[in-house]
Amino acid sequence: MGRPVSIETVDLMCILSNVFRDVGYEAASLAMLSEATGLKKASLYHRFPGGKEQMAHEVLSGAGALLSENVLVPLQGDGSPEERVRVMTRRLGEFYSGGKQACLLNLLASPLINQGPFAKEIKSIFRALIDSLKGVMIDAEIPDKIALARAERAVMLLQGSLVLSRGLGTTRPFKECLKNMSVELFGAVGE
Amino acid sequence: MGRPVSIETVDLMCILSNVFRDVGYEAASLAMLSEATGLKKASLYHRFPGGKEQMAHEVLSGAGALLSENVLVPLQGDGSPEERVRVMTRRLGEFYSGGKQACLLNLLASPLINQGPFAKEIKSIFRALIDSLKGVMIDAEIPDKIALARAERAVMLLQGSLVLSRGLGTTRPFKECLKNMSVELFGAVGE
DNA sequence: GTCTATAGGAAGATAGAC
DNA sequence: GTCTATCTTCCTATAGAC
Repeated sequence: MGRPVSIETVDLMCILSNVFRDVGYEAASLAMLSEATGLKKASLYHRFPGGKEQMAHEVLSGAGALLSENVLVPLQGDGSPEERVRVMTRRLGEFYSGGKQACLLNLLASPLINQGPFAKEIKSIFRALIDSLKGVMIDAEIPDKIALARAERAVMLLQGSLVLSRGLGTTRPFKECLKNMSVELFGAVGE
Repeated sequence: MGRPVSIETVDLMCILSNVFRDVGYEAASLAMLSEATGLKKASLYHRFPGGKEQMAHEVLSGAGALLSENVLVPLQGDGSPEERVRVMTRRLGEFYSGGKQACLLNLLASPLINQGPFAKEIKSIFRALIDSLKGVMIDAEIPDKIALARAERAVMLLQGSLVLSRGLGTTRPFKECLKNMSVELFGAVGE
């Protein structure tokens, strides 16, 4: 065994992320973040001099990287477009804990359009997701314009299913959304 | 002219609603609500002894009533199903200020499923909306099961389009969602 | 790099005058 | 019914010891 180490950065970011996803940005107090991570407030400020906003920024970019790794890369990977989408939906299910967790992109977005400290980063993540979905449809020889429209629709359905799941108090809408994803994208049952 | 009157309850609720929709529930402080309404904090507590939570409850039930009046009733009204949906989409556009304002149902919902003080009311509003959409499709002789699935999908698209509009910084997704609503519901272009 | 302690202010909420 | 003034609690953020 090596020297006793303080909390790993990866774990730390994961815990912070979960707090933000469980209560939202505004309701996530430093006291809460401190208790969840086991680090006192002053220690959090040592790692994140910018306070809560910096934490959320780093959590968000971490989530973007995770999405890229687990969702976007598989979409561009090997296998048929249908297979790639199947991988994606599985990963999305994990990403959102089967629909039990809300989406950071929704939680960190300002209610008012084009506002808030995270607007720029959120936009670029949405753009990347739409672009990857469009790409997999292009590979399936779906015309450019239709591919874009369906990609945007898929993202809307994904986000909407998470909202509706929370609204109805059941993860069913999210799960069905994932199940139908292939049809939504390719216009026919995948396999 | 009658006696000088204090702020009308209708206007008051409208202002409170706008604050909640502009910044979200947690970020809406009593100081903010006080300044927006022109009523001092103590006066707000006189009208809403339960404080911010009661305000949000009343705003939410007001929004539910408004939705019922402006969206659900037209859906059950006269005219062909297609016409009724056209009325609905127009009203939805106004309701969400063309996509510039977020949805209270999303903002007041707890990030965690089945939690928070507004979960019950939010659920019943979503249920009513889905039910009305289903009804108009039944009138269009769409089978029960398909009607339900499409109704839920329409609500997902609506909510998702609002999320995506905020995410991309443009109301275009919301506007296109409304434009496509008829096709989503009836499976063909309405007129 | 983590801690205790605390500053300084904003939060929700109430008392009591008018 | 609205106000001023105030209370208490919680918040973000920092100072400084170890």
